[in-house]
Amino acid sequence: MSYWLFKTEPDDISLQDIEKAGSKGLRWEGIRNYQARNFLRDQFAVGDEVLVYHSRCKAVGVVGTAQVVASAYPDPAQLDRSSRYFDAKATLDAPRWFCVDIRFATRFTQPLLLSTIKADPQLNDMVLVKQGRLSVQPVKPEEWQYIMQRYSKG
DNA sequence: GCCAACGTTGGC
DNA sequence: GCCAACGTTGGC
Repeated sequence: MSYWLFKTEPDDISLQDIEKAGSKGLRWEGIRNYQARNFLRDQFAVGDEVLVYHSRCKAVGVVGTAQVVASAYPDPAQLDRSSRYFDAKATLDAPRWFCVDIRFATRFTQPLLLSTIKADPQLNDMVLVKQGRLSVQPVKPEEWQYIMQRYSKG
């Protein structure tokens, strides 16, 4: 049982889109970074919990949580020529990229802003702060618990 | 939309 | 296998 953070641009996929997908969940596709891929492929398990973080928008920060409902499988988009996530170097036998399915769990009463995370000594050691460009990243259990307690209810 | 930071590619 | 050029991420 692990904790994670997913970045997403809400103009593309938002927490609301995850919520709309319902209990069957939403495929988290299009991850095209090796470090993120390795986390997905090697460490994700059904039941893991995910902070959903909105990037490149007005209110940058964590807006809610989701839960993993399917562990890693090859991302079908890598073989789909019509997809923006198509990868000519990937094959059915040797897939390069993996995805998981998640479903909506909770929405924070107000977003936990990046500026707040950076200003909070309990959180400013998060991977999010340390390593700028990583769209799938681990969250420490103590960070998760602190965020839920301190920030999820506004 | 700008641009700094950083991951990836490819020539050598 | 180095590293310059290139492309992308993501805060602002």
